[in-house]
Amino acid sequence: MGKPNARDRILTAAGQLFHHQGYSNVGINEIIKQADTAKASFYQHFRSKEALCEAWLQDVHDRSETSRADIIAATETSVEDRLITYYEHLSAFLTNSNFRGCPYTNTSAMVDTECTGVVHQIRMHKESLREFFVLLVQSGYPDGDTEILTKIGNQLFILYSGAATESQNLGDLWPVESAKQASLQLLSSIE
Amino acid sequence: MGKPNARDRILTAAGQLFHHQGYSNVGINEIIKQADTAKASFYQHFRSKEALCEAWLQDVHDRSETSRADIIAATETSVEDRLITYYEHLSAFLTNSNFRGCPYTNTSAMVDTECTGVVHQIRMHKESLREFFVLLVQSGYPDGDTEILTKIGNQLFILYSGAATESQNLGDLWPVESAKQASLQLLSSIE
DNA sequence: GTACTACCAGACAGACTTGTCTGAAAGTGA
DNA sequence: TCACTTTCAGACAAGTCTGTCTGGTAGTAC
Repeated sequence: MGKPNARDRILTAAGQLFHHQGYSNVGINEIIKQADTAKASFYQHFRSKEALCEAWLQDVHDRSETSRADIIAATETSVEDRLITYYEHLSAFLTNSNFRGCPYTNTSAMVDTECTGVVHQIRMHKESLREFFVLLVQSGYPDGDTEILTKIGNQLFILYSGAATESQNLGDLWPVESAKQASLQLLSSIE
Repeated sequence: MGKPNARDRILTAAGQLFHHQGYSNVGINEIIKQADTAKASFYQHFRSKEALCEAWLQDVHDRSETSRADIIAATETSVEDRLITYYEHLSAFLTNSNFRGCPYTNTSAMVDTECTGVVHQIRMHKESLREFFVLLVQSGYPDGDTEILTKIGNQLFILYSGAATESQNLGDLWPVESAKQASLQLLSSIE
């Protein structure tokens, strides 16, 4: 139960600050103060602020990946119910973070294309999220036409993204509910 | 064909820079350099950088508002065709701006809730965009149930937002096409 | 002991930030 | 010509930023 090592403390602090204030609005000094560590320790573990950003996004990705894998694996539950569960996760996440939205999308708005590492991290995550929705749909319709199921999966991905984005913009949960309903409607059109 | 006045030059320059680099990543000095004006002139027209941001968003809103009013008014064209037209606008806008996405959503990611003026501007715009989709749907189904038409309009709004967001994240237009198809599918479910 | 690693405190450089201020030039209307 | 407004150039204050560097402490392995 002791203090985690400096690297983990930095990653945790940076995660909170980046998410709540945005990458560009957080400085190294603020991060090391929150992490209760020294600047020299920071640069011992991370080449630069940008490298920290990459590590943070990687960390978030790894966590969310396992949570999605669980949902894909729960084939004893219907696609619809698993989708609803996933939207409940989103709801809780947004409420919990004061409607700060998707860390990847927010970061994408702040870095330019020269930050290739960060941009790559964002695209990897988004592609993986898209694939999750496709797999989810496929798992519910094993005999369905792959092309159609992929199309619907892509659409669910966009609805999910729009829900997170507009919940953040409006500071309200209704877009989440709305996107969930639309997703169910699109799913019901498969047969 | 002479030089526009300083205020307009500043607004134009700031618009480009804010959109392409993001509000937090653009400084006053860069703006006045691009606008070919002096710092004193800047502060004669704008109280602060934040006030400039508000003025910029207001400006973008006014322009897009009239373009949407035209689409609502074109009742001789079907809802589906007008929706497709609007998605073509989005496509062109994203291509044109190197996939920099929605200025409002991007700005929302960079300012915190204390910037009440900016946050208000963002919410006003988003609410007006939501209303556009509702009015569009209603214009095509004058005898439809208002509650259902509003629900569908809200869903189209979220799809549109998700398309812009993920196009930016992935640097690709496929989400726009995908959202358009999903919108048409949801519309077709009305009767 | 000795070597090694992890960590810490914080000064410092050099460049950047927003916003204020001084003082002057250019254009306009009467 | 006189008065007025707009614009200009840029110094300046007071603070921020990232990243480097020096010098030191604590704990561990052998």
